[in-house]
Amino acid sequence: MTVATATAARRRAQAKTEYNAFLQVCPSRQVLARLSDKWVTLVLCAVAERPMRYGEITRAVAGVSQKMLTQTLRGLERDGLLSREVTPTVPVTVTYSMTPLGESLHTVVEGIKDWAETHMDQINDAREAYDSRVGTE
Amino acid sequence: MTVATATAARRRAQAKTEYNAFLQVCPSRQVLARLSDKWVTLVLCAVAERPMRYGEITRAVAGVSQKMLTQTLRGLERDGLLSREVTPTVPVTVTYSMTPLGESLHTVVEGIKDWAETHMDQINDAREAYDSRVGTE
DNA sequence: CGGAATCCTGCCTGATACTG
DNA sequence: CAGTATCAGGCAGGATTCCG
Repeated sequence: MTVATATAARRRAQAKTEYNAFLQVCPSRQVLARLSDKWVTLVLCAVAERPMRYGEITRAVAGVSQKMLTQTLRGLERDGLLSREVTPTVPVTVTYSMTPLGESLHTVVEGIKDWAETHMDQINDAREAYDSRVGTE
Repeated sequence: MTVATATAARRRAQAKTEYNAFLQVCPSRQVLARLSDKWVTLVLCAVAERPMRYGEITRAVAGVSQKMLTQTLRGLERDGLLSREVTPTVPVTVTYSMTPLGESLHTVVEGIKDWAETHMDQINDAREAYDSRVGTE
C-alpha cells in the first residue's frame, strides 16, 4: 500500500468498523451476503432438484464460468450447504448434493420465490407507474 | 466491436439467452437480484422500524455512501417498496416510509433473518470444520 | 438538508490455457 | 471430467464537489 492511499484506506476501515456494529444487529446480513452471490441461488435451485455432477451444473446454470461455479460450489460446501462427493473412477466423478442444512435454506429461498411470484406484478406496475411519472414530469 | 471479439461476444450473448431461459424458471431471481444489493436489506431493515429521513438512514446504515443510499432508495421507491415524501420546509425534509408491499417483503426477509439466526452457528461450525480440514490436509 | 454529477479505483467477472 | 492459474476488462461502488 502506498502512502497516498493510507488515509483513504484508513477511513474505509473506520467506516467498516462502524457499520459492523449495525451488522451485528442484523445477523441476516451474513446469510444475505451469501445469497447476494448471483450464482448461489441458481446453483442452489439446480442441485435442490437432484444431486448433480459438475458438468451437469455447468449446463443447468448455463452462462456461469467455471471459475465462478467452482468458487460458488466451494463457498456452499464450506458453509455446509452442499456436500461434495468424489468418486475415483478413471475419469474422476464429482457429485454435489444438498445437505439437510442446504435443504432448509432452500425452503426459505422458496418462500422468497413464492413472494416474488405473488407480488412480481405489483412491482412491475409500480415500476411502470414510476417510470411514466418520471418521464412525464 | 472488432472482428476479433465478435466470436466471444456472440458466445456470450448466446449463453446469456440460454440462462435467461433458466431464469424464467426461477422467478425469484428478479427479487433476489434486488435483495442482492448489499444495502437494500439494511435500508429495508432500518426503515421498517420507523419512517426515517435521509440523514437518519445515512447514520443508521453507517458506511453507505450517499451515492449508494440514493441509488438504493430510488430503486426501492421505483419498485413500490418505499414511499418518499417531500415536505417543502425551509431546509427541505424528505421522509421515507414502508409501503404495504414493502412491509410484506420485509416479513419475508424476516424469515431469512430468522433462518440465519437459527442456523448461523451451524454454518460457522461447518466453516471451521472445512477450514481446519483444508489447513490440515 | 438532500441530492446530482463527476471522476477514479479496485474488485468481480469472464476468457483462455494448462493439469491430473 | 473436474478443476487450477493467469490475464484483461468492465462496472460497481467510493470520494469529492456542487446545486436547490
